[in-house]
Amino acid sequence: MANEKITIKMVSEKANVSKTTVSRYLNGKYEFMSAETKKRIEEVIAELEYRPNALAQGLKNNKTGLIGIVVSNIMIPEVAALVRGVNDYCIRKSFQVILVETDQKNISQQDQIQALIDRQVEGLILSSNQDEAFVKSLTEQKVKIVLADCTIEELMIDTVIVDNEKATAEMIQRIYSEGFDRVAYFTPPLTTPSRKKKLALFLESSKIAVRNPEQLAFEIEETQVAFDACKESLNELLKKNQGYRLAILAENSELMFALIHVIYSLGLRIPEDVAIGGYDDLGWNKLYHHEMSVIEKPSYEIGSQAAELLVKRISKGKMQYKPKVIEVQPKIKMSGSTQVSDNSFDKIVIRMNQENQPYIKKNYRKQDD
Amino acid sequence: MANEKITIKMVSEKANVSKTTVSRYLNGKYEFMSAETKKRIEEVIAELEYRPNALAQGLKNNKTGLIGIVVSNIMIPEVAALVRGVNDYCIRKSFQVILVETDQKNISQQDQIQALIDRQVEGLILSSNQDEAFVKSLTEQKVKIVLADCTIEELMIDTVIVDNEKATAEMIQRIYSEGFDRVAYFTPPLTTPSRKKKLALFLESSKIAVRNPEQLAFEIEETQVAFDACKESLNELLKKNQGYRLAILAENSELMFALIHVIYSLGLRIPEDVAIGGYDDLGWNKLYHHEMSVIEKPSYEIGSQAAELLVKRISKGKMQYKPKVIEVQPKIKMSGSTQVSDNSFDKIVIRMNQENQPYIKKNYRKQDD
DNA sequence: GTGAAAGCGCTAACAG
DNA sequence: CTGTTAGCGCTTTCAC
Repeated sequence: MANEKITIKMVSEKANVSKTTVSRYLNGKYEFMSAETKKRIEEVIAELEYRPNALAQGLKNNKTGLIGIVVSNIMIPEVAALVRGVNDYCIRKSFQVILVETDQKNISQQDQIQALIDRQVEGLILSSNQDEAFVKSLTEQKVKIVLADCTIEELMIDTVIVDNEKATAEMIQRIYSEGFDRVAYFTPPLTTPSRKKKLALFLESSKIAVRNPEQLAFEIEETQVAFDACKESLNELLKKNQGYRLAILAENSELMFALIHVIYSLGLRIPEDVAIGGYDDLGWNKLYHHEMSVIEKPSYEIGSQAAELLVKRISKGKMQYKPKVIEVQPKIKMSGSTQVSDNSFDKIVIRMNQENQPYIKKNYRKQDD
Repeated sequence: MANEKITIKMVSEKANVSKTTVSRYLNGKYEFMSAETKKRIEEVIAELEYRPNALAQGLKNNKTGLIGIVVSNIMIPEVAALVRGVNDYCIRKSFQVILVETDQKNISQQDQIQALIDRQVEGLILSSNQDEAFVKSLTEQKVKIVLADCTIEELMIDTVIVDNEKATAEMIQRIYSEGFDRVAYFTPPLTTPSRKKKLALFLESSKIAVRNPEQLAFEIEETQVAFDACKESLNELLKKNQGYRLAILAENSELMFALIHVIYSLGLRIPEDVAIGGYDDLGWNKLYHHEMSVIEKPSYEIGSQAAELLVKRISKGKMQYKPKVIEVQPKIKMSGSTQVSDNSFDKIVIRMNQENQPYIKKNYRKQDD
């Protein structure tokens, strides 16, 4: 891009040494030259404002210092946090990051990933769902890959994943111990292993408190207006569970927020009438009137851990080792959305009115399962 | 990264042609070969799964298909939107994007940008405040640069910028015409040209409605707990403007949200007691109980326009033209946070109680300036 | 239609 | 300590 490109050759000529010596200088091999030569090269480089061409270096060394990060959409806050985690780590290790978003229209994500490989990136962090066969073909080409917050069944590969098990159990247990007697679970369609896993965790954790937790699980249709589907399911929940203190756990934050809207739109209060918690905090949380209780996915950490895994694998070169799986722990944040001060708690309970709409009855009497 | 790298040489040998011919094939110059040769090469490439090395191509062609995007922090929603705008456009033009964040610790952003240039990126989109001299030195090196949502005084350079003038005027005018008689302006310290500009726009637009709009402008200290500073200023505002219907315009969305919290924490309602609007929507907006009125920065568009500008300049090569400045228009969204239904409006007005805390008086009587 | 040869800017044997 | 030479993988004259 510079007007007249300064090359190593020009430096060598001006400094009256060979390209080799300049190259040695560039690579810090000062043992191989006199102090005087070193100084001269130094001066010429400064004078000419010479900068080595990373492309040529890369071609020669088979090292580009480039990694690719493949995400669905950078505008999703968790994705942004993950990317930042990756970038922060990479910068410290002198890598730079090429960003690929997979939910673009008109462009095949596989083409984009292939383009990364053609560029000789030294590794890939995948954080959006990928075709298993495709990823497999990549690993067979010895492309170094780390999966960040996604999994590919039957593929042994470096992975950073969230362990929701303990957190889910604890969240549910704490909600119950707050005095709620039903924790319902709302999930989008169970199309991914991760969602199925989360549901399983919910069911398992709920067993200690409720006899048939399956009845408390709602699969919400994946519609544009999640609002409507949520409203329907919520109504059903309320209907079936009149007289109980209800709490909701949402599989993800979007669903949680849809539910929050539904709850408000029904004229119900959080948490007095319905408590709500969920997974992941999109950063909005602190902006609500009271915070929402969430199991917070440590996206930044997932990113930085994934980057670390990748950089390690890259630097190992031929000396490869078995795939590593890192499980990071989410943080549990219990906040106002699931905590009811004692005096207000004793007065509330939801019932349905004639039109099958929820209304609030002031006298609460605890019932058994 | 592949186990055994397939090169153009291997392809040429297997196909019994020269590297030249294969290269011609790769570059679509089919006129220069027989149909038969073409087919043979095609087959060998498929069989070998050959992929050209983009590094080598770039070295030869002086084209990397890479651009750098320099932002402060990808976790800021507007920044993410901008990056997405850039990426979306670039992908369509077969560019890929290297992401640089400038608010990293321990790493000089200039080093990072220099690293991009060393990589022979074909251009740079800068969207975080930069040192003027540094950018100037880059342009002198003929680095192609587009500024996105930031400006550098006295530097003629391609730029995409938001024009807040009309939008600010309209927003303020509409708030007044809703029936509020004071629109106050809250801004962080006036350390940047952009903030000063915005304040100027506020003052100008307010003159038509209020005699001394300066009295309605509050510069909030830049502290970690913006909350406290906001609370203080808000109290002052309320004190000085007892008996008026107040609205607030916040210079940015963080400030707006801090103010929202302050308002709620004082037990006041939005918009009945204090209306509030601001600049930019971080995507949280729709999650509030009622939406906030905002002048929404079209970050995605800024990004895509900047990318377009850059790609155009790149493709022009030597045939350069004068710097272009594109002004994009923000969208005005008027929502519940500044709109009071008539019947509730007539009953409200804030006054201070003995302790100098605001309280709500039910009888409102309009006062003149 | 096709290929030999030179070279993009750099690094690394190898030889002094 | 230093330089000569070859070559990374590709493209492009130029010649046949």
